[in-house]
Amino acid sequence: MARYLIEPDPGLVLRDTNTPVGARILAEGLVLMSELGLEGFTFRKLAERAGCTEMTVYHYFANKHRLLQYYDQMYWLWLATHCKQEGRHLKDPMERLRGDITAISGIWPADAMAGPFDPAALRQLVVNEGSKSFLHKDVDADNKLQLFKPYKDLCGHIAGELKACAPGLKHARSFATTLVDMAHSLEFAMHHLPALTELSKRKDRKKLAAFLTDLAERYLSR
Amino acid sequence: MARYLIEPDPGLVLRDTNTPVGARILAEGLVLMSELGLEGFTFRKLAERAGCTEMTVYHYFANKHRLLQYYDQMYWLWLATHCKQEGRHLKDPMERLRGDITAISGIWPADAMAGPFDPAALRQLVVNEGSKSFLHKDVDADNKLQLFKPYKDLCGHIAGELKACAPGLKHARSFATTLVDMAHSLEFAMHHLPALTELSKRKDRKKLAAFLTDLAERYLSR
DNA sequence: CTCTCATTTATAGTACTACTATATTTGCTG
DNA sequence: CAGCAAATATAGTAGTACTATAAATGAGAG
Repeated sequence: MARYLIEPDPGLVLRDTNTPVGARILAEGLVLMSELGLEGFTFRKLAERAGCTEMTVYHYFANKHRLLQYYDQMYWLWLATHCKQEGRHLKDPMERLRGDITAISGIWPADAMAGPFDPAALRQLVVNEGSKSFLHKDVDADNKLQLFKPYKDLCGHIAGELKACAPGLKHARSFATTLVDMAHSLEFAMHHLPALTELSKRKDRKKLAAFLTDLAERYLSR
Repeated sequence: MARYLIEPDPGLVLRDTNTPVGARILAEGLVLMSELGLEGFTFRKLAERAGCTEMTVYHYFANKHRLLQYYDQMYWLWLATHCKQEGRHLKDPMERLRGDITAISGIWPADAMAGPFDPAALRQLVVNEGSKSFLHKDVDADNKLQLFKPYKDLCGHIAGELKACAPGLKHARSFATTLVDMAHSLEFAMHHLPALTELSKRKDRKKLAAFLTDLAERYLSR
């Protein structure tokens, strides 16, 4: 299992997190934000959990939204890197696409690690809170700061594979976004709004990947 | 143009809004929440705008999330009613489906009204803030209160039309959710994250409807 | 081995949010 | 015009999301 070097945009962070306290803040922050949700999560609570003061946390991150965006970037960067890596030794673009869909559905080698984080923990946070990274009044400013680049890059990569499968395709990006979006949206539905999907919590991500793969095959088939 | 009777779940509201103040709160709340986003929106600001006291607002709604959920229900109830109504005189299920897709893309008769609200204003709010109705730690409790029923009903209705087009279809609900979800998600992307889609702000919703219709036709074509 | 400088802490404070509580006034209804 | 719900006025609480500043700590350089 290859470990990739993943570094979110340094603009997200106020100071290098590669310190004992910095690492604890990142590790405990992920757990706590997942536990409490972005609204219930505060730097005060994180400081308590990480064994430092609130001020120290503020020295690393300007606010909790930036911390969420950090995890978000970490997740999408890792996922895109993983997709590209896995696709490297596959000649058939359709096979690469299938591999990508498996990955965006949350199916990875058991020992996968996104830098210091368990990607499954990152994914859970991103499924539940990730869209709050951009669903706010400063989207456009944040977008100018390139904060959503990793997400766009993944969608762009998948759009590229789609084009490789069907060179004349008109809406590769819109459809790539559809696949990535629904991988998360349907996972949320499976757990909280089961009436929205035939997929069940039990049967897991394989069924999700199967639905998305089928969708892609039908979309490409003419 | 038929006007439908639309009543969100009375459990969302603490007292009948059919009063001069209640109506002002609802009307100004929609504008203000759209302007400020859910995070920047407060009952204090709404009271000022509606010419009443903060306490009066609290007499009508327990908190701002409930008010958002009220608009959300209003939107989905109206949209589902509209879809069903328009489909009534169409015999071909494929034509009904195309009509539904046009509607979820935000294309309606110019004089459409959702009760006292302009559905275009509701849609803008729901595109930008709607998912905060369920993206929080109380989803499961809110779901038990049936707060998401109107949304599920619309997806269920579209799933029904899909089944009418292709009786053997296995994932009608997942695909219906995909259509409804992406109608909003791509509209947000068009305005704020244009790299995610070929659709442009300018060329509008017709292109969005065309993409979704094409997606549905391909999905159903085998 | 101690000086230095960045990191971390301690302490304090501000403006605002999201309410709750209660007493009083207003205005329609029978 | 009595009664009652709706609306207001006023006050207060606990917490959030920071900012500010000075003091303590500790690792690395000379």
